[in-house]
Amino acid sequence: MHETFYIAIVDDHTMFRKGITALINLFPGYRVLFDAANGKDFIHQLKPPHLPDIVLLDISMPEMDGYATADWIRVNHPGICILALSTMESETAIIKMIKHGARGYILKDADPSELQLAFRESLSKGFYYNDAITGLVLQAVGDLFNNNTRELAPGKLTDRELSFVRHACSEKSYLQIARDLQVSERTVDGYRESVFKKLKVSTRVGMVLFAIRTGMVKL
Amino acid sequence: MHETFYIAIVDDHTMFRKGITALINLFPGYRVLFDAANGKDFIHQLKPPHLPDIVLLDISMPEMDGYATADWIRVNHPGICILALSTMESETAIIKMIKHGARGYILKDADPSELQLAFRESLSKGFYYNDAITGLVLQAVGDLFNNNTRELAPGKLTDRELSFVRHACSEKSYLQIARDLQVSERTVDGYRESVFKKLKVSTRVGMVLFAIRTGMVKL
DNA sequence: TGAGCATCGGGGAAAACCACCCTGTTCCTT
DNA sequence: AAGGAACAGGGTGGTTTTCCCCGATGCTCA
Repeated sequence: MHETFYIAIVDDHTMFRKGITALINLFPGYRVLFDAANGKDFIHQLKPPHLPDIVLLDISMPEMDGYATADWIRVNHPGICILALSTMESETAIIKMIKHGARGYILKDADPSELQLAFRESLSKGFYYNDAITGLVLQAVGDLFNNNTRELAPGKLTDRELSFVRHACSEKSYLQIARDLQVSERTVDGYRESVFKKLKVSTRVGMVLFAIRTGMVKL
Repeated sequence: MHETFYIAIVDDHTMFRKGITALINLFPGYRVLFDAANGKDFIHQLKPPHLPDIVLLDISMPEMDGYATADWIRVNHPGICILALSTMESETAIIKMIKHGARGYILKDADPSELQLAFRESLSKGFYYNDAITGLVLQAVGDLFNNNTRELAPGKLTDRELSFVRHACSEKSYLQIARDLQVSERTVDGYRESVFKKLKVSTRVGMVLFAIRTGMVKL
């Protein structure tokens, strides 16, 4: 008697989602439990205790992207194996996804047999990485040993930081923001640094996107 | 006894291709004859007189894109029904594909049932267009009659510019975007400059805010 | 008595921004 | 048929802004 493993698929393109679903249902020993258009949809459709063994997670999605969804899964259902599925071959995307807890990274133009292999490997060994990206994985692992700030604290912002963020959601330069807030350029630089750390972003655009997604600023 | 219609799929993403294949093979009365990664691959795999009734054609592909492939099919096998399959919702892409002989245009995030409907309609009526797209088709036809040169939209972005903007709504640097879009850093710099002018913004943050406010990119 | 917050500063690398330059193609108008 | 937009793609060189270290002071609160 063979055990059946359950898969969930999260991707914003319906056609791709349904296609992959049909494909996976042809794999012996695997069934698609459900599919979702984004992270929010996924969370909404999750009905414990019927959890998927593996989540196939696209990175770029509206509403709630792959990184945010991976965070949520890691916190709320650490037993679920996260496999990232993306067209992007960019190092940063891969490393970022690994840092967010993905156990594997599969390119959308890989062969379906690789997908099946990824299922097997990640369930038995706990991870699956393509030869092409193993190097990147090792580098990311190194980073985790060095400066791992793995607390995913919400990171509440202070009043000053909040008003800084609101000013930053504009075309103003940091120098202009400093003048508006009646503080020095260095002080604003300090706001930036602490906000980046708290929101876990690395660029001003990332901060703006975060602020809008979470409703910190209204448009 | 029902007749069986044969489908060919042309798309550069293997995973999507194989997924759609599995999906279509579940449709009663339809079989996937073969799938190809691009136009050249498609031509190479064609073995007359075993021709597909319908070709599902992606637009953006390496080697030989959707437009070129459509041209070739129209010239060499006019009997084959071409259905465009794309993520792009841009007017120009749709109109251009229609001009190249596509009998229908289906978005990748449409429901599979729409795909099945498109098969039925295009085989019986000779064409299939979504309600949302019919308007564009009519407008395109209208333009052919009265030389309508209205540029009602203030800053209409091209396809490349649009995908640039979408990539820019992230923490990626312009260099990374250049690599993702497979163009040089200078070219991306050109996109930036023309988009800034068209949207009347002066910084990347301004562009991101504009894109979100107008729904150019969804969050 | 640290921890966290607010405020400043220098220096430097990277990214973003800008201004001109060039090649082609396609499509439309004259 | 010729010209001119508009488009995709690439290039040099330069300024400004962002980003990220290294500090520092003083204040409050538990």
